[in-house]
Amino acid sequence: MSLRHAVLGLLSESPASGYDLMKLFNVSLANVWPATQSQVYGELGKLTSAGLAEVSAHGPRGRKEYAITDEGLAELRHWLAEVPPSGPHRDDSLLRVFFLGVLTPLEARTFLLERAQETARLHAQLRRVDEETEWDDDMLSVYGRLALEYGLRMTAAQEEWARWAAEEIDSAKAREAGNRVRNRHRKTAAGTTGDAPVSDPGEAPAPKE
Amino acid sequence: MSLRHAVLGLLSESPASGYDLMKLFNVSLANVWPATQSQVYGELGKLTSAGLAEVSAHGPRGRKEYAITDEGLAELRHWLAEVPPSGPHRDDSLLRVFFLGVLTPLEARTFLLERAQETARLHAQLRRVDEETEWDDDMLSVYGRLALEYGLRMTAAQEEWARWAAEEIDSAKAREAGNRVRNRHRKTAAGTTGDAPVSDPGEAPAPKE
DNA sequence: TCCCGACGTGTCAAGAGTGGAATGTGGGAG
DNA sequence: CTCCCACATTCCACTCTTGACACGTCGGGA
Repeated sequence: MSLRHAVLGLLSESPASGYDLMKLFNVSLANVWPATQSQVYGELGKLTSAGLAEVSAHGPRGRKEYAITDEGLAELRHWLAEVPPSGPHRDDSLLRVFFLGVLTPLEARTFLLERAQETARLHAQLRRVDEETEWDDDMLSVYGRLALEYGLRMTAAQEEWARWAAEEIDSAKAREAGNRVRNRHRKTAAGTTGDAPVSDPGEAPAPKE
Repeated sequence: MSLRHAVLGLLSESPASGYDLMKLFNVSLANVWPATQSQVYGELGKLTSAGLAEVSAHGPRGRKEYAITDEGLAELRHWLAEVPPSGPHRDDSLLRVFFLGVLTPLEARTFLLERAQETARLHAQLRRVDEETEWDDDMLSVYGRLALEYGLRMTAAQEEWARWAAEEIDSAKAREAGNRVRNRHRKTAAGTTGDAPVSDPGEAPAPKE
């Protein structure tokens, strides 16, 4: 339900056409809230119907420039200040981590190290943006820099985690090898370790909204 | 497209009914890949049609227990090892950061500190899970612990960032106040500093995949 | 005995999001 | 002057996700 607010937010900075908005999405929100043409134009229509935006000017090729209305600005403010952000969402990469057990430890390790490299690449890219931008004291600079710093910290933490996790697999493998040896030695006792129905959930107990 | 793989992953550990899977989703994948009944049952149907899973047993109340097939396991492995994870996704909270400029600095600061508290809460919760769980050396424990540690690190970094950002707003506000004073003092010179059309996009230039 | 709560399956409508394609106009490079 | 590209909008068909609703059955406690 937040595409609406992304559009309102961009309109709050300056009026724009659907085409303009697409460009803005691609350069500024691409990593945070990607959107497609169909979505943006559709949303502009809905926004206009709802009275949150209006056509403020007509241009050359059927261009319609949209501007945010007072009502729209109020909605944006309300969303920002009073609507609680939704919790953590789907994470493709993390989902894989849960099932890494179906791969060999070596493959799992490779996967994690690839993740680390990928995140490092992203981190470096953000660093470049940070360095190449002149940061003013105006609103956009202050908050844009905040968002960038967020990306910087998250990618750094992710890379560290991935490297740590790769090592962790190595040591688990080592430990298990040790166990195997130990088990072989007491093989006479109760068969295999028993198929205790592996039921450990392993991850956070659904915060239940 | 990954719900399919989440289901396959769970089935790879042990056969289960749709009902069982729902429980598994709620306790183990809730924070990583939430799913609803309709989705799970629907996916089981598709999986069966596609030959990636099959009904392995019938139980009391029309219960159908599904098991992963060799083909399904191959698909799961392929996904894990060879399909590149998709990049960063939509982030509600971060989107707001971009538009924090429409609020007063005070409101923005409050928003960030609330975020910090919320993340801290989540972090503490994960810590509890970590402490209350006995970690073995089996697959599930090793990889579950990896995922948990990921959550731990991300929430910690997020909280730190939010607190840092709140302070940052304070100092920007202070700097701006300073500028205002300075401007007032050289008001005799070339009028106001001029309304240079604030156009800095502010954030990362779409990595383009 | 009866009835409730857990088990268990299924369908539907509506809203997001994806990806592509059709259509047309205006201005500037050559 | 012409042609091409950037500008600009709109529609479509599809999948994914959400949230409800509808249905039926087994087991055990009052």
